[in-house]
Amino acid sequence: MKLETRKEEIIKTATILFKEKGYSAVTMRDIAKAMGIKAASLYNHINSKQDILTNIIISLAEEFTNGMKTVLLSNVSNIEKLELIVALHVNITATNTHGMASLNNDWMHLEEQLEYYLELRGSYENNFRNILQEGVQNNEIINSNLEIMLFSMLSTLRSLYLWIPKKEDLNTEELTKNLSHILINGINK
Amino acid sequence: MKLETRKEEIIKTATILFKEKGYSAVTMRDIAKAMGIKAASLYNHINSKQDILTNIIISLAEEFTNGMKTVLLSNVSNIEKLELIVALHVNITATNTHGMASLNNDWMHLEEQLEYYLELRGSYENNFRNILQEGVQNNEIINSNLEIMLFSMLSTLRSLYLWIPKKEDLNTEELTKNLSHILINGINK
DNA sequence: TTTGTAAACTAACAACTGTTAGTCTATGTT
DNA sequence: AACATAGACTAACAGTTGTTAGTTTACAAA
Repeated sequence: MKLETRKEEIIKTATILFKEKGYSAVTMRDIAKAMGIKAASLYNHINSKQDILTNIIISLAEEFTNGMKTVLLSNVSNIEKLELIVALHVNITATNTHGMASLNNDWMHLEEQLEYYLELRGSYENNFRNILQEGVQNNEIINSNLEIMLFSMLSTLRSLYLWIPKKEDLNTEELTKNLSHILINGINK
Repeated sequence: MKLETRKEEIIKTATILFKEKGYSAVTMRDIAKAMGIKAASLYNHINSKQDILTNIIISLAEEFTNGMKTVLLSNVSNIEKLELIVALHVNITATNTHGMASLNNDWMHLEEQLEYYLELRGSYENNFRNILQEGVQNNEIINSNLEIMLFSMLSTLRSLYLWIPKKEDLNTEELTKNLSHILINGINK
């Protein structure tokens, strides 16, 4: 197994820049400059700018897909499954804060892999929805508008990347616990 | 008072395109083509591409600032103030769904007005935080991590633009009611 | 009919874009 | 000592970018 350290360095650098300005506003010369080399040199390691974006987004999307698979296989209540999903988002976001920005904001600039991405995202949302629905049927969850509950939780979880880096002394377990409690039980006393 | 219908048309067209691809990926030729004219003609009505973005973002940011002012002046409980804030977001987003995308994702491409925007956003968040804090002190709101509560609510409200257009038969009052309930009381039965 | 003006047009600019081709250099292996 | 390779470099490309200058057109006011 070959170590692709230089390629990974490029992707890591690009990921940070993509978060700051978005994919379209970052040029290959920006990425090169941040690494102290010339733009043309990047092409010894990567095939195209597109490739960098695809690499960032698809690997994250697959992480979520795999995580969801594990959640679905777990033999726990639906409320507990939601807690596992919160943990999944916190953990992935904590280890790839910058990449989450591209996943959220730059997915539309994927080309060949756009369809695949939309497929992954669609089935992730379906699985999430099904957990909520089962929870409603089992009297674990209130019988409110399913789409609003789904949207509300998912929005918060998808925005974690905007907020996590601000807390340097991050305790992911505690964040998961607190966030789960707020999402599930609200803030009302 | 002069009617600037053509300028408004340009801004409206740009707003839709900015939502689809982001500010940086949209060219003046894209905007012109969508209107059936040439790019150079746009400059009879607007000063620059930057100007379009500034117009979209600052007017929305000021709408939120003004709305928050009204909320703060209202003589109601802190929980009820939160409900007013939910209504504020639902109403602004429902009438300017596309612009909310730029507000959320393209603010970093503001130039002269960036500082002003950050100021507005900062004080909006502070006001929001203070309402939560007073709610905790008055025993209206659970004594959980303030930043997590703030982040959770704000993330959901800021993401409304992604979700609102999907419901064509939108009843803003009902959405406000349901969403408030979920954000405040959670989904637990 | 003449004139003024709003708003479109064509043509062009300088800078910037992603990318390719071909070359040089350092390092480590035979 | 000879060679192979990784990874940098320079130079250049064709296309795209925001924007400007100057011109034409349509229409309403005088």
